[in-house]
Amino acid sequence: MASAATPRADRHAEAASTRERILDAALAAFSEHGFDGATTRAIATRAGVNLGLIPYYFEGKEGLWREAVDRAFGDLRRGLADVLGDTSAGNDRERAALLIRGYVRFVAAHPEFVRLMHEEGKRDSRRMRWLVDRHVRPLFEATCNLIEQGERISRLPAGVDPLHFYYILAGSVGILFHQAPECRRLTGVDPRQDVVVEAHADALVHLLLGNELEENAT
Amino acid sequence: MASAATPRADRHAEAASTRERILDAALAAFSEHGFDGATTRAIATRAGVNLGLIPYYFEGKEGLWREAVDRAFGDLRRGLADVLGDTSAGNDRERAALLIRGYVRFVAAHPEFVRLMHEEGKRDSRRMRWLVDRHVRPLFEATCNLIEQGERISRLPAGVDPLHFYYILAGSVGILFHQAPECRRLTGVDPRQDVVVEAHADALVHLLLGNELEENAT
DNA sequence: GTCTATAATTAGATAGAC
DNA sequence: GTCTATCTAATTATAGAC
Repeated sequence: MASAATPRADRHAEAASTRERILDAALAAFSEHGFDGATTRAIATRAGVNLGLIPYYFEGKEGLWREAVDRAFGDLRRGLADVLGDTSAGNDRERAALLIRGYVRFVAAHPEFVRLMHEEGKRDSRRMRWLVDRHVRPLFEATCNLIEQGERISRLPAGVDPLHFYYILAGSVGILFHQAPECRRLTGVDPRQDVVVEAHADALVHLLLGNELEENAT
Repeated sequence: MASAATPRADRHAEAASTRERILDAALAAFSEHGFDGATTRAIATRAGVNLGLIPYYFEGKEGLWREAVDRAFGDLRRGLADVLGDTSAGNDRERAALLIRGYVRFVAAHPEFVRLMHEEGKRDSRRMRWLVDRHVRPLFEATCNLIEQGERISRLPAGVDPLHFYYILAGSVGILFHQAPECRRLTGVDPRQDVVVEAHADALVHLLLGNELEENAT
């Protein structure tokens, strides 16, 4: 935007804000339309900046995509930080329930996260390998640790490969919000409403952890 | 392909097979790359036919997409016909378990089905509305009927909006196979192997229906 | 650092020969 | 019915002015 008339040295601040606005627009566009469906023109327009600034700042479309993904995972870490750091909860089951609820609320507030993941995970590609190696594997391993710790309290029989639990959790939480526009047309209900989000979290906690009374029923 | 030299009237058969080959290639391409990512050139090449035959037979790319989706839902109906028609199973729980297993096996064998659905359901578009109105709503309503019938036997508390169960089922079954390439890189395991498919079905039946001993525990 | 203007590529669609 | 050749539009990337 304004550059020639600025006093001298909040050029840095302006450039940073330009960069951020491009990243915001890119994250929205990539998650909604996929990598191929999102155009750099639409991203530049949405960010209110010139098309040429995208290769200038990000070394092309794919570099922009990588930084947008980094940002999405940063959002996830920030969004789960408080619920992960909270050790005040009573027993194991309550902590697990808190974690599930926290993830449901995060995805409801950030459907773009799960849309990015599902867009890339469905085919083998350079982007998929980068995404798995850089972001998904650490997330998967952390989740597996939690699953093994929680095996006594979850309703999943012990000894089952944690990948099943991981994908059941990812899918059953994510798809409702991934498919929010479909759900709206299908049912008339916007799944991102608070009441729906909480009902989904309730249903999942019930299914995955059982109710309080039957703890360790399996 | 051969056309001038053919005797006279298996032109119909040839044309039908050309049409079918294009549809096969289109279903694979659309599900793997999405509508924007799939190119008509790639589809024509994969089908071994000329590019011009796509607008000729299908009135353009979007018409081709619609017929490919029709075919995918035809596959679903055929794939579930036997398990839906089977009334020989003993009790309600066993029939529900059979249905869940049948759907898991279908998606494992036809990941393109769930990829098409997830590609379009994530944003509002003409294609999404067509898909929901023509195919998803009937499927949703049939599923809701089964859910209400099965409410006594499922582990979901009664009175919860069936949309939660529908999306939990769709997501927890679908994502493992939707993300098969990711899963392979992440875990080294191909989720489409028989043992993995059956383990996933086992885990889901256990979580959604409970084990036999605690039937109606809720 | 941001813009305008444009190059180079690729997309889907079509005209016309056979 | 199927092919070759081509058209128009839209894509990403870049050169160069300011």
